Amino acid sequence: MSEFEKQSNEQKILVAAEQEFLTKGFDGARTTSIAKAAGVTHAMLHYYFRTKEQLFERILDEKVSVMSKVLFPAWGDPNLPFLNRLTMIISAHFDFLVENPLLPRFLINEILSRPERYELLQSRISQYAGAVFDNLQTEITKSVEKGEILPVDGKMLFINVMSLNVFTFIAYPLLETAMGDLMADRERFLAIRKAENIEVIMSRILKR
Amino acid sequence: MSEFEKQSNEQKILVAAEQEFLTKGFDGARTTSIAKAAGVTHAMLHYYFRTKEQLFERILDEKVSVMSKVLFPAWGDPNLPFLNRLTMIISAHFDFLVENPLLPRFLINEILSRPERYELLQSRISQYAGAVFDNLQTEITKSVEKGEILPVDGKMLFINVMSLNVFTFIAYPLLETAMGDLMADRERFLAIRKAENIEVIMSRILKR
DNA sequence: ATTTTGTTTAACAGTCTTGTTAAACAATTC
DNA sequence: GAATTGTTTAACAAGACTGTTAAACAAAAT
Repeated sequence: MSEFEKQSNEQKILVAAEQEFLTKGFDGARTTSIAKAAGVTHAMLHYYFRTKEQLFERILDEKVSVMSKVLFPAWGDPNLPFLNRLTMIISAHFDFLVENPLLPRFLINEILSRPERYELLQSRISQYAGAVFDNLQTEITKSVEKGEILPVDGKMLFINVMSLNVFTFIAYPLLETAMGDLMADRERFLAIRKAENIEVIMSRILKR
Repeated sequence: MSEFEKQSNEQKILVAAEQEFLTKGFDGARTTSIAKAAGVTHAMLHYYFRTKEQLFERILDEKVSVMSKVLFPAWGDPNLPFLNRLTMIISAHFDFLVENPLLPRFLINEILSRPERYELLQSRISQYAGAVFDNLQTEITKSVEKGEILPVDGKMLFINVMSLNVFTFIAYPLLETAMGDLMADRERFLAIRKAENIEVIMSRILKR
């Protein structure tokens, strides 16, 4: 048994599991369905991952990790002007969501539905979160002092950005249903949304 | 058997089902669990509602209906100035979510997870949606002509409002985890959020 | 009082789903 | 090449869950 094929089976299961869990959630996912999609018997799936729960946690953990790894570094170069940095992180966050459109709904659902999973998130973000918020507030204060922007609470600004960026993807199919014409061209719609989100945030903080 | 108690059983099942479906979703919900919470045997549940699917659809339908009924009228008095009307609908929408905090996640999940349910939403909103968007755009145009606001696309503005209001409730427990202190007092946090959302929308459209 | 109608219970059937196991098989090591 | 280790298959066990049914029971109608 070659090393390639050994990995390949595990990999095929992981790929199929990711698809299944992201689209159907833990409760909706079926290990038999995952095994079938991966082209292995369902006994194989249990051989590699023991239980559905363990397989799920592997996926969830990877996804939380991906999110943290991509988003915290996106906070960008501390030497750039605040407004540039802010624009860049909104943009980076939005682009990340374009590449991972199913992720927000998955994380919100699967973490919220089981309070015991809160700590997974807590442990992954609390190390960064405090520092990020502190840094954000410091930057805001400095920028306010320079007379560039209005005083705002960093956490509120953060929630604003998250709301605008994330909602687009969580509700995408609903929006498509409600306003078909506007969204006929996905690429175009997303480009407009991204620009709009940046515009909204800038309007909120720029001096009038 | 009195009319009261007859209704009471059906009612108890509906109340328990609403709780179960809203917190766990269709896949996570268990008819035995609903029956237990309602204090009836699970055969009773099937006697009244035949299948889990039918019971679920009763709840889903009622929730979609509640949302439509509350939100479209909230569009308010056409004689008021546009900015007042807009403020009022953002506020009414937010207040509605305070009373129904589980609803957005439920609707997004359960409708999105089964494309065959799109048409339920479609049929419920399409009759209003077109008219609402037309009216909104007309009002915007008039207000722009009066020199009150900047020109914006009505649908984009609509998405902005939805994003800001809905996200707060979809992600509430996650936000609590990430920024505990700010959210210690729920009432206070929600009041601040509501004001912030109105402020964000106003900043976006008011002339500078 | 008897029949009819509607409600409730308890037991059960059938299916789906997760997880296990024994045995076959392949690869690697000694 | 024999033994050991790891992989795969097929069959099965156990339980959970939905949904059914027959019979008991209660209420209302005749």
